[in-house]
Amino acid sequence: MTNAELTDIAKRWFASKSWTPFTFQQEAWEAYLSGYHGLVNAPTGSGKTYSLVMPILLEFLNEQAASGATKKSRAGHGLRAIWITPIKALAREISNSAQKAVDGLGIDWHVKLRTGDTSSAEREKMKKSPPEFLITTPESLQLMLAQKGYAKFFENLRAVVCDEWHELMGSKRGVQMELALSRLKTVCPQLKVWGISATIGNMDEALQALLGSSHVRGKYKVIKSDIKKAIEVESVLPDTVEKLPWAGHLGTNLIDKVIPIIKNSKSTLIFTNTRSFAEIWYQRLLDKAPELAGIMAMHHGSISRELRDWVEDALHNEQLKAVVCTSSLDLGVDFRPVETIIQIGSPKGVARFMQRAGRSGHQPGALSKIYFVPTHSLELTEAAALREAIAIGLVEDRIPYIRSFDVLIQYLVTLAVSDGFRQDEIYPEIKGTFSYSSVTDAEWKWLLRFVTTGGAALTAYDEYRKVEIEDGVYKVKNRMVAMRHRLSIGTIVSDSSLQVKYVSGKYIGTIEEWFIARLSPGDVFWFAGRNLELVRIKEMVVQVRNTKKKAKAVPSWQGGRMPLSSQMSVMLRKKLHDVTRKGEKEDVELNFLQPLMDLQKRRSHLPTKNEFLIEYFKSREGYHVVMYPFEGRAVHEGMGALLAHRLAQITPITFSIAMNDYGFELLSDQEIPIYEAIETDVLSPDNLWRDIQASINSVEMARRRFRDIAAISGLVFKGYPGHQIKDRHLQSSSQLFFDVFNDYESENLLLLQAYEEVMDFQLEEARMRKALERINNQKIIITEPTKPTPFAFPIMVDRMREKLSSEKLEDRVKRMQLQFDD
DNA sequence: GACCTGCTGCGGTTTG
Repeated sequence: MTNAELTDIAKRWFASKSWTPFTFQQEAWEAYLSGYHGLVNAPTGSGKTYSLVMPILLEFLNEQAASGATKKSRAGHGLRAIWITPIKALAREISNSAQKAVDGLGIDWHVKLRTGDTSSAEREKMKKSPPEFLITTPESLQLMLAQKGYAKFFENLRAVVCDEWHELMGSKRGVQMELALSRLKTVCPQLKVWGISATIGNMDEALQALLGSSHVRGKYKVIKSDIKKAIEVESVLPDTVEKLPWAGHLGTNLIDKVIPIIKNSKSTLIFTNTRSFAEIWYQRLLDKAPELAGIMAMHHGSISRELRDWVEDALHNEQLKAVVCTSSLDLGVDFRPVETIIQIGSPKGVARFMQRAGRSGHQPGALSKIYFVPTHSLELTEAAALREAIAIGLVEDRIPYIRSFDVLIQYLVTLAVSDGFRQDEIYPEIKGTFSYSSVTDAEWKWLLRFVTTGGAALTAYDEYRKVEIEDGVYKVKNRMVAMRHRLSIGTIVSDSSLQVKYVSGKYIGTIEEWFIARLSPGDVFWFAGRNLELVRIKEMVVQVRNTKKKAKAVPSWQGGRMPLSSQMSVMLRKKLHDVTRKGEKEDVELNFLQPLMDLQKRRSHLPTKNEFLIEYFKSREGYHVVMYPFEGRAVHEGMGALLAHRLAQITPITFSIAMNDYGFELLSDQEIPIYEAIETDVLSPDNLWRDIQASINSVEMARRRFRDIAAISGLVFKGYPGHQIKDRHLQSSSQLFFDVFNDYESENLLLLQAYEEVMDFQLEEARMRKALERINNQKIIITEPTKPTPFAFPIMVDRMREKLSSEKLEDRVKRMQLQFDD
């Protein structure tokens, strides 16, 4: 059978199901069947699964036909294809699609799932007779590499597909995949590697990371789907601009405008940026619109899986009219689309916003509509920025992790746990990955020494001699070491938290210790949309009961910061430039904000794209310098520290530093020599690395970062399932290692990695450098406003928020706002 | 009573 004939079969099959394959699917089939590796670029809901499931099955049909095989007895073909998904729920869904395709084409294959939920009996069965089609996660794949005789298990493998590759590649889970693939490519030379990815800014890099340097030798193709998605962005506006606060993040003062949107729609998802806000919004919506009780639900990552599943099912069955949620609902799972999407506050990134918008109008070609609810005035410019970014197709890059030695160490021990490895065989495989292509011979030797002896600092301790060398084979012989290692596979290090359960034992979700520590038995808090009374805390379990009493607290969780993406920064600056142009603007938001912008202009200045604004003023609090790079919090954090450091070189002076996504403020009780500083190039990118190191407490930041590195590399053991080691304990033992390395083995690669990660991810050094270069080419405008400006206000409020109790803050904000009328 | 910044994901006690 030729490829054309085969694709014909598939097309007929599609026709009988009354679906039409898209052009991109047919392209993918043909490329796959002609022996290419590649990447399919298609959005969720486009039937992207079939673009690769079909040719994998057809290839098998072709082979059967070529060998003259007739219908054989079931199975026994060995493992033929592995499908990797980042999420278990998605794995279930893929498994259904794959099963349908297998049945539809009448192919004699088993389709099986292998995740952490798979029973050990089932796993044993799979080891003995592998399914032909296996759907699994990166972690489970690594666990399979930790099995004895894995090479035999994988020997018939023809294809590995990495679904949602854009999700994986920007994390250490992606690196795990790169490593697994490097091994599988050797074990099965005829292996084809494919990825499926949503659109990202750096598609080429996505392909390189997936295929490694072997893509230079092999045949590869990028298949782009022809499906266009129309997205309409509508901002929810108050009646007048004065109704919007200048600062804040919650946005509930627009709740009366949000309720009609929910009521007029059959189904609505309301996305908030934090779990805490989801709780608050849910509560406020119920207060304002009690008729939503029973048809509205909430969904976030700290609510138990069981409750979340219920919500997802109810949404699917159209029993719910609205769900308040966090990103827990924007990941890959393709439930039935909803009619309306509402985004509360800035989504911080174009891709995230588009992903959420895409939850509505799911059919190809349908319009997706998303409402943007600003939480403070200036945030409205982000709506305009998002709209244009979508229009011109500007989406974020996903930066692949490189040189993550913690992941590599874990992988080497994994191989040593199963069949052992020869270093001269594995080294070239490692070098062939995107992530580790720059590893040097000396670094490789260090890694081998580390897994066998614990390295220079730990040589004296037997515990860290995990791997032994026997006839040139690196092997783990100690059963305890092997078991603990299998228990620790993975790169997600979660914070330990307390379980919240009813006294009866029913599990509701998790909460952080510091929050519950503020409460006493009898106190009432609001969680998972319920009023819960704290009964007692017993062995890491918070026992609660339902109550009618009013809650006095809403939990919050300490998650990652999400700075404004650089693509958003670019568009935001463009929109602010647009504001400076005369006449009616294209974006309603900008016209709406015009009075506020005029005020900013009167009190200070509105910078054009060629200008950089600095405000210098004195208040009761002291002397303020505020700068507006619009580069996101992370960059401003570093830039603020950098500037404080360089100013202190001119004159002895100390500052308190505050920042948000738009700018940062230095506050001092003495006059700040800002004019002199600008003269002396205080914003120069020269000596950036050196000055940053001198200005921030990089040791402390790296030490904190080291917690995850220590856990992933296996230096610290996270505990047995159900008996997690306490967070504080994990933190302190990893700090111990950090300090030992810092003092006695400064060339330790894990230690160096911690410092690198601080620069790359915490401070976004590369982005800061670019920003400084840009600023150096801009005209610097220093104004001395006599009253706080709309630009400065939110930064100042955020600073006070950290220091003052909320009551005092409110007074303060009122007093400041009084000064605004001029 | 108003005020709240800080997301998501997986894995797991057993072996010749």
